[in-house]
Amino acid sequence: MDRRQKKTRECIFKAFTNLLSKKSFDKITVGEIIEIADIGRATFYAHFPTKDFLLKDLCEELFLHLFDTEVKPCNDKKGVFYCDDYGSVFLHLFKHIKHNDNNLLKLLSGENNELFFRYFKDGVKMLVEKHILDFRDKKPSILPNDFWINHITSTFIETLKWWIDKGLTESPEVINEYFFSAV
Amino acid sequence: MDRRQKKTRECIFKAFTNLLSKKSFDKITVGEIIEIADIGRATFYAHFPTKDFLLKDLCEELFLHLFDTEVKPCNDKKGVFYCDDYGSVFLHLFKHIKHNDNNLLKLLSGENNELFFRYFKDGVKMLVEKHILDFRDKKPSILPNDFWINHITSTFIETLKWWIDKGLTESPEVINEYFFSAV
DNA sequence: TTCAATACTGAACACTTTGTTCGGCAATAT
DNA sequence: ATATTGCCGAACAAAGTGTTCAGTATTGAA
Repeated sequence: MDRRQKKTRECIFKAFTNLLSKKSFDKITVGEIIEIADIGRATFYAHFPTKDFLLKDLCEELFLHLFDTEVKPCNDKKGVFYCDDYGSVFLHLFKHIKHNDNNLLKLLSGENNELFFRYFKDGVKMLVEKHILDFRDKKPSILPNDFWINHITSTFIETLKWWIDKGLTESPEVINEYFFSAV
Repeated sequence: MDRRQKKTRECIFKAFTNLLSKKSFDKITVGEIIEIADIGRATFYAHFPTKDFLLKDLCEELFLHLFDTEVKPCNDKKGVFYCDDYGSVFLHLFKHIKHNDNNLLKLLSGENNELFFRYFKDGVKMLVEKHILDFRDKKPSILPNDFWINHITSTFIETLKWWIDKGLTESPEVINEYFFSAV
């Protein structure tokens, strides 16, 4: 890929992330993005057909890799997250959040959350489905499978939100316990 | 209140509700609302300073009464909901949804949900706090109180969403069991 | 080094949406 | 009957969106 393209794309992401940490998605204008990114208007639209696609691409870039490497331990810093050890997959995730590589944290808090979490939830759901066995024994037999999966996923997300809202006061280990206790 | 005001306000709500059942909040324009409501532009802004306030007022009108009457049985059709019997408060709510007075259901499904549910959740949370005793014995002792309340509330909301997404296939009683089993 | 392909610039453009203003008209309460 | 109040509707400025295009600069490859 052309060096210029990569550079421009990065600038846009950076500006966008920056803005997302300050105001909600629908208050952000293309004008602001290109001003901070310091690029021409036409350039922006050459990269992204619309603001929504920018968000989509950003989420994919951030989350896809996160959830890909999440299923196995890793000791290297590659892509978005640094992983230094391995417990449960979910503890792993909590640690990542706390570690706050990139400013994922900023993005997940504040008012930006809704759109963001919609993408995030998809990833978590995949993860839950992969690790459904960890929860199988806890499941009340009445519940349909997809209800159960959705419940675990939602509980994870809500636990995360609660944690972030409180300013990540608790340790990842404690939050992980909360999560497993609740579910 | 002036008869005209009430009428206009109703027209706006009706048009807005109508639109909300078809497209998401931020795709709806004031232009569309006033066209369907068949009122002048200036009139709209005489009633609501902005589209967000319209949503807020609509939610208050719908939910406030719902959650007010929700704490006690009622046999009359007053305000938004018709109540024909009484089980747990939450079963009560599920029944209301299924009964679908007003088109609350339309509003809760589709893409409109996020902003809507934010208001809805506040009401549910109040309810949960009032009826926290129903869940006290189930609570793992590790969990902080506010975590527990938030968890129950979220589980209710997510159960509801799951139910609606599936087209309300199950009966309110079954869903209520799911909810209590999960939590 | 050369050069064709490609990406960026920046300004102008049409279009949509927002929220305001105001003179005139109609409904309302008393 | 009349003063008050709400509605009309058209016009308006301001802001945002997405497009276009001619000109310029960078790039990767021969």
